Amino acid sequence: MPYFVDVIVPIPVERFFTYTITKVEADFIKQGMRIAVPFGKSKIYTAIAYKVHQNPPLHYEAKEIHQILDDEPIVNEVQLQLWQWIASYYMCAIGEVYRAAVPSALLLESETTICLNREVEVDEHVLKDDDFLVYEALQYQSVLTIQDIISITDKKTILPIIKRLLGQGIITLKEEIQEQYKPKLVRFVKLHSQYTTEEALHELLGSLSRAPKQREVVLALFTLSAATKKSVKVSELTAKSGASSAVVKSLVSKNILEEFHLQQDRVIYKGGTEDLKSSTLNSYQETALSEIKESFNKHMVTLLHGVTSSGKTEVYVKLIEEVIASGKQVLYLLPEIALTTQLIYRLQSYFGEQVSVFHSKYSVNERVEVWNNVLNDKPKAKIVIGARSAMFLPFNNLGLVVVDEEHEVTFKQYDPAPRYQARDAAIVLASLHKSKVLLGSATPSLETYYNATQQKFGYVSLTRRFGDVLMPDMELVDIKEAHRKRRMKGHFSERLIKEIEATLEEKEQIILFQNRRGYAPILECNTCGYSPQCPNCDVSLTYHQYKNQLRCHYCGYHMAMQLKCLSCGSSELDTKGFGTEQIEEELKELFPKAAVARMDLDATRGKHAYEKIITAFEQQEIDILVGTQMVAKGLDFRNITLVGVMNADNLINFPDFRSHERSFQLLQQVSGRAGRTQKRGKVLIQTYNPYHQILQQVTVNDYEGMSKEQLNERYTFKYPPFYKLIKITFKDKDYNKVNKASDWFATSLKNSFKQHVLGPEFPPVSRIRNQYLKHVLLKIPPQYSLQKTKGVIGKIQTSFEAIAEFKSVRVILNIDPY
DNA sequence: AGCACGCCGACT
DNA sequence: GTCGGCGTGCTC
Repeated sequence: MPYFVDVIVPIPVERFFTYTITKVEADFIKQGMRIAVPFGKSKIYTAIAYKVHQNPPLHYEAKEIHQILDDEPIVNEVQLQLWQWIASYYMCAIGEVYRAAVPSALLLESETTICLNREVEVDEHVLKDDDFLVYEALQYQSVLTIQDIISITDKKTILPIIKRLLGQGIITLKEEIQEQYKPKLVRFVKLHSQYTTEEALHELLGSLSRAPKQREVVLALFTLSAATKKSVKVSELTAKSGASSAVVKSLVSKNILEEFHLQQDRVIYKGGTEDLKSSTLNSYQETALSEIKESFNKHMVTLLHGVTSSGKTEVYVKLIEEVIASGKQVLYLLPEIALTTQLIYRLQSYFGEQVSVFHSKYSVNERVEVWNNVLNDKPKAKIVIGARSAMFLPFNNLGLVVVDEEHEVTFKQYDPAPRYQARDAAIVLASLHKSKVLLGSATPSLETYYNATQQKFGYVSLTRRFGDVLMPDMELVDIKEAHRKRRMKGHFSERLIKEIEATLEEKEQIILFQNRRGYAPILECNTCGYSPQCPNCDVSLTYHQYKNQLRCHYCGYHMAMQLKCLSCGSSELDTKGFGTEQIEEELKELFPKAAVARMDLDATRGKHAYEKIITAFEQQEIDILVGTQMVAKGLDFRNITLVGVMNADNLINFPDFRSHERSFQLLQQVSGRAGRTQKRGKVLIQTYNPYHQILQQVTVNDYEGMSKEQLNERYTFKYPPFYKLIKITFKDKDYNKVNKASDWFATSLKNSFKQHVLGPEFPPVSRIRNQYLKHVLLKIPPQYSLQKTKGVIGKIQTSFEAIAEFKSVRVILNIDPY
């Protein structure tokens, strides 16, 4: 009886693929091992073994596998269960989950290489020009890649060339896969064993009397190894002796030194030396900690609701300490942006080597190392801090998941699939491991808060700021009034200017928040009213002063700043609205002596730009920092006493059912930057509408009032957490097709779900990169079965895809959209 | 997703 | 005429 293996392939196809294997392979392969398999005409993919069996497929001939890549599984059973849950809940293919979950370095792909066939005599004159170029290149370089040939011939379609050469037998093709992950090797040397005795060594030094450099090296090695009793790194040796590596090399070739390589970890703890372990909790934190533990007896998930700088981190630390003491692993999830060195440094000071960090800034090789460390439950990966994708690591012994800043929208992956909410998926992960989850936030998401009030989650609160620091004093500044009375300088009210002056006087620092980058979002002609639009997207171009450009924030299109109107030629151009750049400019005029810096997506483009700004701010080289959302998170500096919000209205008036909740969270978060020491901080919020309910609630820290009111609205208007949402996006470059397709789909949905189907509707930006977009929103009442609902959607999608006219329309399903 | 195959406009 | 564009279908 033949053997087969079902595998998961990293492509968005909704099924397993079956290959034939030998008996020996069948005995060897375990679920979760990587297997290289041929796929399609010429590709080799890295698949994950799912099941070995003996049932031949009915409708096709299974291919043979290419190669088994692992000795042991690299993905465990719990992970595969989690993948399946994600695929079914978020309605995507398991292959897409696989692609998102496994570091790319473990996911090797094949590359076609071209070699010269030496056995064939070639008459160079009969070759076509391009063919000859390739043939000639092969004389010098034994192996060429497809990419090489494209650059050699400067053609895009090289297939005919390869076919011709192949037909004449001049070349051969090879599909090669290679492991991308390479362990880092460090070169060590030690004295050859024949010189271990005192006399032999003496003799050696004598014989080297005419080679002073070499003698130097041997002596240096001697002192280095005497101190550590270990072999010595070549790099250390050359540094110590001042000799070049050539000298070392000659000693090796003379058999005086022995050379060898050792594998070294890239992920090395290089934290501080200060001992923060002794830090103790204050009584409020102590109480919170014991309440959390108590709550864990009843609830798998507990919410820690602690005001900004109440010391939630210390509570996490104590809890984590206890979990790792019991030998279990801990996952600490954070939104990407908050993953600053500050927090990592703090945790490393507490836990030293037991902490691993996992996020996108790390190289592919580093990520593989963390993966392997977690897989093998190594002591150095007991605690993993990471952004949402860290939840895919191969934990086998997970005891606790901490989701910090639980309310952050970035926990939801938007594009590409799987469009998962990491907080929710982490709860599923924890339940598979039978471990606990602690959600932490100063402003919990309404979903989480609601779950806590419904006793689904446990609830613990921390209402005191650490060291009893007072909450900042918040003040709303009516700029409508100020504009009317002409008491504005640019975008600054007199109140704000006065406070900035006072703060600068005290040599304290200021953060100004404006949630829009660039100089101005719209450029408009005063004569004809024309404003430059992006040719690919349905938006105005934003003016960026520092580059003197007009840029599209959706597709990256840019053009030089125009001095004359493109429509009527008038030179009377005006800007509308304002961004961080303009604030920065106005600040420099208003406070010429202050050091002003800007932190937004544009200012943090470079690799270390973000950290540079942070460090400069920390060192107090910057007096005033202007920024977007970025300044709301993670900046915990003691010297900030003033926070200004330039305009709260564009936040609140965002057309989205979450905008009020989000405004509250963001404003609270920014405010939390002010006054982290004994001195009470000040927050000024400029607005046209100071009587807005949300702003009123923000100023008095009325989370409860806000949540009550917002939950009421959500209930009335049938939104989460009461109703579940599924957003279906239609995308096509043909405007009419998008309309037709979305209408068809919405009509089919309405057959089953009636008034619960909203749309189709164009989003505020209805065209991006020349693709038209249209949304359909499905609101699922609490009493409906999610499973069945998704089943219906799946069926509708299948019939939709069978309609020829809609073949080109992309359908994107987004479960629990943000 | 990738990639081959097939059909159609614009140019060495 | 070929080159290169994109639409369509398939992958064990």
